[in-house]
Amino acid sequence: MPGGKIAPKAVVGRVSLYLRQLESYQRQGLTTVSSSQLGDPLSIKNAQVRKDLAFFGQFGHAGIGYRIGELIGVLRHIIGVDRDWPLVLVGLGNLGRALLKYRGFRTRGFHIVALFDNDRSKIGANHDGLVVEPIESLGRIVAQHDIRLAILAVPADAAQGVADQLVARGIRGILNFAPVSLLVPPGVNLVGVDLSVQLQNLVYKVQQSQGEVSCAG
Amino acid sequence: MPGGKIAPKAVVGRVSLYLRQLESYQRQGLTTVSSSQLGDPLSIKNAQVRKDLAFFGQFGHAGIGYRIGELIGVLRHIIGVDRDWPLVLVGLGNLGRALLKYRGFRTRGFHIVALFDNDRSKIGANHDGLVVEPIESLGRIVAQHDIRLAILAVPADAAQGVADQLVARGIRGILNFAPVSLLVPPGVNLVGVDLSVQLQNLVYKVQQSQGEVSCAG
DNA sequence: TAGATTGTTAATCGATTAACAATC
DNA sequence: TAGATTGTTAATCGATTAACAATC
Repeated sequence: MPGGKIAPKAVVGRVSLYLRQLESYQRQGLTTVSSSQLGDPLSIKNAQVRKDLAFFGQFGHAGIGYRIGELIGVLRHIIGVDRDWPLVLVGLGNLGRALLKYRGFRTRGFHIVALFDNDRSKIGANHDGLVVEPIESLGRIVAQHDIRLAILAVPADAAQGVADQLVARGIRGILNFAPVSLLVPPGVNLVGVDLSVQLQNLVYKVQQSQGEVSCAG
Repeated sequence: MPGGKIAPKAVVGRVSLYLRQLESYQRQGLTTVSSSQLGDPLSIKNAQVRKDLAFFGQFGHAGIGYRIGELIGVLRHIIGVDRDWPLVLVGLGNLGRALLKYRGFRTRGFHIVALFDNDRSKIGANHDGLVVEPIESLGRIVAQHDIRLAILAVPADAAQGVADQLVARGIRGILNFAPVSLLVPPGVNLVGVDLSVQLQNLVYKVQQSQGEVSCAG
């Protein structure tokens, strides 16, 4: 791939979807796909698929398409999921406990290796074989397992404080479920997943596609 | 607002974030914000904020900024969350049960009024005062409560089948947590939340900001 | 070969940004 | 008034698309 050149933001948002779709085709027993077969279920045009993939290198075969096994390997390497990632989970409320049990993470190489909570009453509790640690143990455990990623599932008003501690202890990426925008220093990466925001976006779409039909314009 | 004119896709993705930020400022006791104050925490430029809001109408006051209470009201109306939305939850695995208990939905006017599952052994169980119904009761309950929205938290391989049933029973918007791309007819709206995809996007960012530094280019 | 499909170009389209007159 | 901040313009930037020669 082009030595370190940075992929356009729009491309980055799609490669994981390509990977997911390819894995689905592989489970179905297919061995090759065309750019149309790959893009259609994702509502992405075939030209877009080819351009996105071409950014990273020449993986296709004219007249054939893409070899699924080959492309899965390439994309996994590009994304960085061709290896296991240990991570910590902070916050053991309803959402945190669900994320801990969520099988989708494990099957994709994400392993939660430690749990943390601010709430004194939750510390020491055992969840699926892991004991909830006080936030003070964060530095030791992060160093011990060389952990770079954290899932943040604490209440909104605690999120920034916890994020600061995560950053101070060496965490380089945070998947944030708290409904707030976090401030982190450069070099620390954030992905925010605000479930209410997603649901609101859905409501907006539903409204548009119904009632709000025509009227003027 | 301009009679039914459709907002650019990019704008739609930001209005819920503006609303969330405004509510946060309101809790802090502020009564006005400038476009910079609103955009900065979200890493959105002030010109962008003004342009986004101006799309829907003139809500700002030169020299002052935006009145928070006023703008919250306007945005809630635009998004469609100035009223309550009943919704159904399908799938009572770990994630489904967590979403049911998630307080963030309730506080924003989203009320889960019925639960469904394919799994015979889960039907009849009581969760937080709601009884899990067989999927066959979907039509009756959707009609009864005039429900338009569904949260889909079933395994990947069941998702499309359930989505088809939801659509057939009149659901117009689906928040899909299953890690598959669903196919739905026009007029039905989808928002997909694939937690593993989000985590993979985070890994990609972390890799970029570290190891992959320079090399050529 | 004939048919299919790539990688890439050039054209279009939409989104972002800086700048500033108008306004309070 | 002086200072702050809007709404909007015009310029830039990036993303999408159609089309097609090259390839298997």
